[in-house]
Amino acid sequence: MGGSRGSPLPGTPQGYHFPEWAYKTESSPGSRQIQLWHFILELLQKEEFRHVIAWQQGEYGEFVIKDPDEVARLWGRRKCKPQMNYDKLSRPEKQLFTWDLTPSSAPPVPTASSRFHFPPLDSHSPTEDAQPGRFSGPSLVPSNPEALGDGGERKPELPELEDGSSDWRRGVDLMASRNAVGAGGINHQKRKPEIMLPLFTRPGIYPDPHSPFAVSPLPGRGGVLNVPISPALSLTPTLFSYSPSPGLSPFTGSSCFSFNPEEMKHYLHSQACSVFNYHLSPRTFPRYPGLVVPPLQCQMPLEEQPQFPIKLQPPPVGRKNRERLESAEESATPQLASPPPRVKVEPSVDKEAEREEPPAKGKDKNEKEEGSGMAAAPGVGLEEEKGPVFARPAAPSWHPTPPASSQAAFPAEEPQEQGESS
DNA sequence: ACCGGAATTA
DNA sequence: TAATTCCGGT
Repeated sequence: MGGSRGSPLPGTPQGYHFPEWAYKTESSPGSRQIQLWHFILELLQKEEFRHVIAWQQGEYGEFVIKDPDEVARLWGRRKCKPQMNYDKLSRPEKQLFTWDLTPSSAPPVPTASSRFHFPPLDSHSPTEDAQPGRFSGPSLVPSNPEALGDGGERKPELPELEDGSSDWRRGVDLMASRNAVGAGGINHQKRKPEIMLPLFTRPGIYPDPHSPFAVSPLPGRGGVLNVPISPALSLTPTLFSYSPSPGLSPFTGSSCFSFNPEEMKHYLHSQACSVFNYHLSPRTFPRYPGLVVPPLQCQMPLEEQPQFPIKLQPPPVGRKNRERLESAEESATPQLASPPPRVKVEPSVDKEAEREEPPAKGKDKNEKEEGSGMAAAPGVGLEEEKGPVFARPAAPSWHPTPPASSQAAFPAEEPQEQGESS
């Protein structure tokens, strides 16, 4: 897709053209499968996965994948692809996070530290344009991987569960092989670089740097909500084909988005639909003052997903052989002038290719933080309440988080997923 | 080990 | 279309 669509979203400042995926809806109602980027967002919205993937605290719209392997695993569960690896997952993901802005001014080029940077919509940032063609680390994304907290890498138990499908949660294989995980509070030497995906660079102006959804009810400046939202989110039309039009505040001179409360409300509503679409527990849905989530017509059978996704895939068959007719014909490349993706992923971890969680597996799963709290609560998605969805103490610095302590710090009482015992 | 392309598939 | 998978290059 080198050629980005020429359809700028309404309200797109500077006439930026966002990636195609940003325009399309999450997925066709009942048709398309869940999109990877949506899945990522789901994880981001769940605290249960904060150990795997979470919003970066310093920067809004920036999230880090602490456990690429785990993310891949979860994704594999979701798609019933036991063989899913981060390598596989990263393929689409890379593209996913590849922006193809029309102006080619500031592509999200990851720095050496494996970070994705989504250039702020503000194209006139002096610092932004520092290096055309390459991501210019404004100030948020220096090329210091270590600055990130690789020093605080904790890999606690695997929170797994997740997603309203409530099917693949049974696995709970967790990463037993994870070994110590920071029991000493110090990451081993080289675990896996956390991937940082700064969506928007906005140096601390938002009180709650956890999720774009975790917006505080308090109005931003000028009575508008300063709700930084990731491009994917903000640009997701959703069922209502509503696309929030973040307007840059001329005053700030920076990439500060201002949403009207009303629009935001609408937007959140759309998000609610998404939640339902993907069987997300309402708890994940951010609360918004005055936000009412009317009966969404997008509800779908929750039991849609297979109870036992275990699918034995045929041997690799070695593919169809790429030796097709090769011949000399290939000299001509069909695709021409296709700007290659400029984003690179760095994470990578391949750890072990442990199998998924076959139902027959007698192996005991490691303990998970959620432990035995789940199961039951068949009310898929009836959970509401939960005030502090994202309300997390949020220590100023999350890296130094004590390994074990962090676990206990968060009550793992989310019965969201019912064990669904057949 | 990571990155990326490309063919295959749902 | 997007995702999955394979495979080669660096």
